[in-house]
Amino acid sequence: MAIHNSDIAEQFDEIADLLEIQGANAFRVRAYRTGARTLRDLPHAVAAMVDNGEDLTELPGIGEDLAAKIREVVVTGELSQLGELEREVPPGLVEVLGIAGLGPKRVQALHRQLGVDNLDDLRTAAEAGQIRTLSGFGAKTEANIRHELATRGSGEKRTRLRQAEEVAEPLAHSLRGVDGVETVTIAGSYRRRKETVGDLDILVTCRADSPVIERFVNHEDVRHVVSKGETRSTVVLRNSLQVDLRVVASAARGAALHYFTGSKAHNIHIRRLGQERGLKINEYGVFQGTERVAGATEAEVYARVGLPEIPPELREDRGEIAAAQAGTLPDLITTDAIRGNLHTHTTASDGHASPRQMAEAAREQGWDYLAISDHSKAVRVANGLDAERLAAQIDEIDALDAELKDITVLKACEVDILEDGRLDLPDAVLARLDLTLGAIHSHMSLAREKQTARVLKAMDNPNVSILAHPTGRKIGTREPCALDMERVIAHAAETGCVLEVNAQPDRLDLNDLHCRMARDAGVRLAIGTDAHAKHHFAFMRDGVDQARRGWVTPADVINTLPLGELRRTLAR
DNA sequence: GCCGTTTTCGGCCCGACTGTTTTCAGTCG
Repeated sequence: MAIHNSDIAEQFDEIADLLEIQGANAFRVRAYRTGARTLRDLPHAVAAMVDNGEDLTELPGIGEDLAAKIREVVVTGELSQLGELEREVPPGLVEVLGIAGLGPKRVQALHRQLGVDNLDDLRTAAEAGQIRTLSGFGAKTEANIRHELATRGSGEKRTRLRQAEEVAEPLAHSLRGVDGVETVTIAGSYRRRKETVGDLDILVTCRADSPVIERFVNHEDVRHVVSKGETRSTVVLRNSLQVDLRVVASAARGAALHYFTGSKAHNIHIRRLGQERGLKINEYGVFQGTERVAGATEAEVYARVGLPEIPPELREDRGEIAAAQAGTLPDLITTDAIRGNLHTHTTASDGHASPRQMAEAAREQGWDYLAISDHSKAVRVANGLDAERLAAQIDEIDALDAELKDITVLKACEVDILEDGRLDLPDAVLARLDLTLGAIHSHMSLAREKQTARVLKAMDNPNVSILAHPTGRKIGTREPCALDMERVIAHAAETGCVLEVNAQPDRLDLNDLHCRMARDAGVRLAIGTDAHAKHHFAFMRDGVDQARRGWVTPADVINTLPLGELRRTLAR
């Protein structure tokens, strides 16, 4: 069985958890977590590197030891160290470690002194009032543990960026109205435009006497105040989203914004660069000795370590710092560069507006062209078009296009890729279209080899201009189908088939890493809203954000092209 | 456990808040 990078990463993370509970050296624990992250970020299978005899220690954060462990997993399918650790440490303690407020030291104390092996034991001990008797614990700690146990959801939950935005923007807006507040910025993974956020990080600059923290913890959406100090506070909102507020003086805004935007890995890397130059970097500024030498803007902070400002979307420590040093940071795509939308639906299938309404709305967006791409007949629930209905729609769109000024309506179809890789409509009718999007909507759970072969075969059909939402994932609800994306991307590079970055907020498919892989392979992308209604055109921004996280430039995206060039590109 | 333009040993980003203890350890981001 093929070993995926994520399989090994999970084992490294579990080792890190168990070592932490054992009280191992914190830097050793960190090394396993760094190794896990390296594997998750890797754009190709580490198993293939092992098979080819490549040197794994070339990978960042992978030394001789972890390289040997990766080889062990790839060759034997198992990691003996993990098995040994699981015999030494009750695995149930990993969940106990997940309780907020409990770290390795306390988990160890609970285990040794009260025999706590899992969450059930913890609950029993808390209810019996035993925890408060331990040294270093008290009544409040015990009450907090009981509260955590009572309110704990099912594991770690992340919120889709769009959903977070619905809460975050009004909250930020209300803070802007507080007396003495100068700026309010939502930082963290939200600012990096990550597809999901674990919590919200809000940075405020204000006068020293501003009551902003008081107003924050008393906001109507706040359910629970976790902590509240002079310069920071953490709350949980009624919708269970955690929000961290940080207050600094405006002279430190840049340094604080950098610190609070992250990612953690990026920050650590930047601070290390500072150290090498004899500088200390924290959220208050860049310091040479006790003198603050920068901090008002992020650009200043970067300049002090010899770098141009790095866009937030790239701050993941995935090579952006080396690129900044080399002067090769990508000129990231923006929504302004988008000239049209190549994936939309109408009432002919499962959309909510007519082609004319969609086209007029697209014109209002300032776009030059819009492709009407309804489903094909295999998607019965969406009232997909058969060849006859599509032929009629082609005539209808020709007439509409002739009539409308300042917008070109393109004839398209989101044609189903059948289980065997053939298309749902005959080539003869597809040949009449300006473009065809091939997509999978059924048989999502085929085995990897079969699924990959199916998609590659569809890409071989020259009528398929774009492979739409390639992996079929829905964030938080449906896993991507088993697809060898390395081969799909390589095939796209060979055939000239374009890959879609589907901009629906719950799809964002390709994801950021796939965007980066495609870009690096010279594959062209299309950012499509998959709009089923006019207001879905707003999703274009979500798709652009995802593409930016994938280092994508305007030149990588076909719907930045003027119409004439677009047509030439689509003719495979 | 990783890593190296002060290196193969001795470092490893840096600070806020809480609770318990009375000067600070533990946890978190």
